[in-house]
Amino acid sequence: MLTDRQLLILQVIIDDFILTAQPIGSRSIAKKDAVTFSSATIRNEMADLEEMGFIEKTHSSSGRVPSEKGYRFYVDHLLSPLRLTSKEILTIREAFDDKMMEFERVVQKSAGILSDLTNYTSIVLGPEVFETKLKQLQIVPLSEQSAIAILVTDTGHVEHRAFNVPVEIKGVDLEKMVNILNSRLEGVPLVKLHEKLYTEINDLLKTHTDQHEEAFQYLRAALVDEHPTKLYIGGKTNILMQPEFRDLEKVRSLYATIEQENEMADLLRTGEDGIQVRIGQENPYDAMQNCSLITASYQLGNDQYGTIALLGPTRMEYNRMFSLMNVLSKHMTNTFRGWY
Amino acid sequence: MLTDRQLLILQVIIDDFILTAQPIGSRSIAKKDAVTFSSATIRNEMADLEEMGFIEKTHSSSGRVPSEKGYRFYVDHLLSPLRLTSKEILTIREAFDDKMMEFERVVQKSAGILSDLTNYTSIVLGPEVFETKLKQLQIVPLSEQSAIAILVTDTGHVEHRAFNVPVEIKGVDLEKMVNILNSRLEGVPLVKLHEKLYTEINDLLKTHTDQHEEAFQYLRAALVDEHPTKLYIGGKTNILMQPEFRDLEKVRSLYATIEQENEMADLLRTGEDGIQVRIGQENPYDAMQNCSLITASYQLGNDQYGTIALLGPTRMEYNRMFSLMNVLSKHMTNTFRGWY
DNA sequence: ATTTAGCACTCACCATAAACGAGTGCTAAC
DNA sequence: GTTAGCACTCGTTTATGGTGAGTGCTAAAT
Repeated sequence: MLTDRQLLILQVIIDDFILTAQPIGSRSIAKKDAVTFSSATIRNEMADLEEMGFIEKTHSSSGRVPSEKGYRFYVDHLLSPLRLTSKEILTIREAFDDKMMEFERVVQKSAGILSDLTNYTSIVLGPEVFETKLKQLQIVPLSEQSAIAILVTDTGHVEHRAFNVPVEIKGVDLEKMVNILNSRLEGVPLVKLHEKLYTEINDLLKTHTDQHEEAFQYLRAALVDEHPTKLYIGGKTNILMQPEFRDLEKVRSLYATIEQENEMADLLRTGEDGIQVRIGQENPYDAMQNCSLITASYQLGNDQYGTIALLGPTRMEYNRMFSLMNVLSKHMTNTFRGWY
Repeated sequence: MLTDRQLLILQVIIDDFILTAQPIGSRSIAKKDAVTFSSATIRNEMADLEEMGFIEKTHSSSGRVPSEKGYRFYVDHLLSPLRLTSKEILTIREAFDDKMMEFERVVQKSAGILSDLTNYTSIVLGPEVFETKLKQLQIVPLSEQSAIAILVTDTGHVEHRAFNVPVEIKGVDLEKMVNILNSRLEGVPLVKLHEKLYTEINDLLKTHTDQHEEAFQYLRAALVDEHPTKLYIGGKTNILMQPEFRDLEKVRSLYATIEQENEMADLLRTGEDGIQVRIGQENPYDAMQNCSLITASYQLGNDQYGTIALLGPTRMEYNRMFSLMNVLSKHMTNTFRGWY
């Protein structure tokens, strides 16, 4: 177990290092007001802390730097909640002031704010789009041979897809079919759409002529495509400003990792409720060795959850990040509350 | 005027420099097969070329580097058309193989291909969205208090906007109103929508009760919002791989410039037909001093034009870029042909 | 039994200097 | 007009020594 003095020293080291990104020496610790003992004592304690694995040296005669274990301990036990500045609070409040009604807009804006306020990179994951249900289907004919299928979900999400209309098919037929589909498919989860379409197709074919089949094929192709889980990334280039990413090779490999949308989505999805931190090696990807990933969940409607995440160097202002993400995810949840 | 020998030397210098990013010395030129004269002769010629402003030294005893004037001359007179590799052609063809019906998709994909094939940053500007005309307006009620307004243009572009429905307004009324609006507004250019709505509103108010006004206000707010000219950027981080952008400060300021969507859109819009190059100082922004911007136009329908652009260091493989953008813009135009 | 002062030692960092070499310009010979 | 030869320039690399922030250890002080 750590003594109070060791806790204090560890805290000072990490707080300082987060601020300066420089190894912390015993003398600079001794200068702090809260520290009443001498640098020699601190050196002894630091040697112990190092032995226990909380801090490291960059070379044999350097100051100390937090290890990942140190950060982990810091996040778990030493984190003093930080009050946001009124400016920060104001920024967030203002952003949510003007009534945004679309999910995309809210998420986009949230990602933007988060990356702006933190100078890190923010990633927001929407809720499982598969869970959402079809609200309405619409076809807008553009010309004789082309039309747009528009799909609206109960969450207000809109997808659209243009498709070719075979010449044999008349607009009226198309309209009729859309009406039938709408009456049968409203409330069907998107993930079941494909299956449902296949079972319904039989009914349709029975009651209508065969030319419907072809139109149906087109429609199906247009609708059942992919519904990718979208990632919203903000402040991608903020990473460049972090001194730990001077090495362009690191930046490049990190970008490559982030851009694998599916992998990143999986990574974010695993989060439970509340705020989660993954530090350095706790992240599954090599490129994220020097990074910490903070995730928080927000609620959309009654039973859908999305994730908002922040990616930065392990040397992060954890307490500020926690407060910010806390406030922001609450704002998001609030905004979404009562939408559906 | 330049002699043949000077032309040859200039060509070799620029070709080589584009490849290596290193200053070119007289000896390395003399080693080329096409060069029959000695390094001393080359030195004399280079002194002349420098005096004429086509090449520069980085310091008094360094090899030569193309000046902007040199690049300009190269692009205007020395560009040997390059045949694309079959791999490149294949990549492009495959991308356009699967039938894409949406403008966004095509543009997105084109930007992606271009940046992948070139390792530069691609920017695609859509045609003036203001020119497009309203095709149809649709309202999809989500709940008692909310609905989504969907706007479809004659180019197949879809925009949507959620809005609150005041409780006093019934769904039927809303529907009626949409019908009226649709009958009056089909074919109206988006840019005129705002104005038109104001003139039409009187008619509506005359023939209907006052509760329509409120709904109308909401609808108007939902529809007439901004229709920003969207920029599609691909391979933004490719810039990092160029040796001339080792300096992070430059990268940052370049990013800042690119992200000013309106300014960039204006920059791209000025292009005439065909392929245009702006080299270094010819670009209006400081951050683009070391950059070249190649723009090509594509056609959308009969009278609308968009721009596809490539941003890289002045030291660009111009001939390959020309070929690529030529092929790509043709593919885009082809894809769009007959859509509208 | 802690704590602390003192000291030798380490090592990154920073200048300064020397050696190197790729390149030039100029001159004189071809 | 062309080219070989050579002195000269200057960025780059390597070597060298000094500086200072930092450590660990020991012995004295509390």
